[in-house]
Amino acid sequence: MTAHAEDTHAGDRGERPLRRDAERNRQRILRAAAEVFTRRGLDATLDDVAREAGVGVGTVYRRFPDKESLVAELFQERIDALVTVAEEACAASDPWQALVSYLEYAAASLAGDLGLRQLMMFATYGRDRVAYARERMRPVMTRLVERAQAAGALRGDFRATDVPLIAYMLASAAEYASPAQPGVWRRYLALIVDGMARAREGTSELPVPALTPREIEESMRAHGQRSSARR
Amino acid sequence: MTAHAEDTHAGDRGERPLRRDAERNRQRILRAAAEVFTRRGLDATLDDVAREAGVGVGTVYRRFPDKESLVAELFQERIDALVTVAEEACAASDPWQALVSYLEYAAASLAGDLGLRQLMMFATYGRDRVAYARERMRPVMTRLVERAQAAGALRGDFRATDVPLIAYMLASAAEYASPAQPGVWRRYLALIVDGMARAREGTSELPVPALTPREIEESMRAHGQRSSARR
DNA sequence: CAGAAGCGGAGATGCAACCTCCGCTGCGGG
DNA sequence: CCCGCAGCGGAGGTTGCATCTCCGCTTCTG
Repeated sequence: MTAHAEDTHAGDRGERPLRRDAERNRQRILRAAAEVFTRRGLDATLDDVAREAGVGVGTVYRRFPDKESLVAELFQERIDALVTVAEEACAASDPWQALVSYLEYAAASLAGDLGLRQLMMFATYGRDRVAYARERMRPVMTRLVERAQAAGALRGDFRATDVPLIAYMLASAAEYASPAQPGVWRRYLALIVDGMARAREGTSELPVPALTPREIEESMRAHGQRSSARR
Repeated sequence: MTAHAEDTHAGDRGERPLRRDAERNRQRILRAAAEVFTRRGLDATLDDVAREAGVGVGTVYRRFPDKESLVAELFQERIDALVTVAEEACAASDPWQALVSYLEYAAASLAGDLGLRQLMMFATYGRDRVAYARERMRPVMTRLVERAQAAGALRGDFRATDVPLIAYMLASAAEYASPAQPGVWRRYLALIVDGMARAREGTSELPVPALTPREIEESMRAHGQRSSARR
């Protein structure tokens, strides 16, 4: 979202600019791909993207040599955001709040974007870019955790690598519940945050109601459909 | 593992018993299927099962009309266990311990058995049996939770439906980390349990070390391989 | 030892994803 | 304004995988 409006993708190495209709289609494809990969994950087909964009598959393949390039171009920005937000959190005044906020940000990112989640957690596409992002993230995360511990708020046995795993768990819950109640992950974030404190008197209020049994069944059914299951 | 040794599957409606070699193969197939579906999930092929069992695919299909029957026969026992253990927990003396123990049991079951997890959480196979199990589970779970709350140990906003979701989250973490450290889920269980308490002074000790950055990368890579990713 | 039960595994069938190809469309520089 | 060429659509080639069938051969057992 922080992209410059005039990102016509010309000028990168003196290629001729695209014809106007072609450029318009290119933008449509990017928008459609964002939508589709975000919602349905990286397993979505380029045929799906083309349909969503209202163009033919051929058009997609003329513009992007393969799925990987499209994915890389799409997610670069969001991956960078995960790093820069962490860096900003490091500079915040309240170390405990900073850590909690970042955890919430990371979980929200992965929970709301199945594609990003697969990209960051499974090395299927764009290995190098993701590895680089992780590398930059590591010291920042460590500092974030250690500051919260030094402030006496965070339990001493918490580690920097717990952050991505917790975000992943929450995103899993989010994906599971998404057909019925996409926000429940916040409930479990609150629970975990209460577990991360060094000590506490009462409990924070869980911000979302639990799923009803009916909603669980709804989620089950929805996932059952999508998954493989012949006859 | 609690099965009777003499489960030759004859007598169910007066069918003739199988020839001795056939019965032996049938057992081999069941053993192999348990192994394969537990480790690799329900997406494993019946060809995989046949190979593991050391028989031809044809043999598998002669004995079990389709994948679903085989899966149903295999997992019935384990599904029932999830219910009966919950019932037993309801009778335990310490309500808080009972709830925590059950959570641990459920998480361990799902974490160690990808097939069971898919069966219980996604309605791909054996819908009816699973629905029935859930139905029986519901009141038991509610009672388990309410007892722990009445004892003053469990926070008041915890709900019965949180149990399966927490188990699912932990199982997700377990699956993710399985290539490097299959036991980390216990770390997050401890964290969550600390979050479930109505209040606490210190922290329980996290029972497993966090993943190292190296181990996270290892997990990433391993999952990337398995997943779809042409060229 | 004969006839029935059982076996193996090649391959029919069906499906889905990736990507190519080519005849048509419509943009835009002269 | 008009025509050459960039661009378009989407049917279909190719590949790969999973389910299940079929039939000539083997192995039990009465």
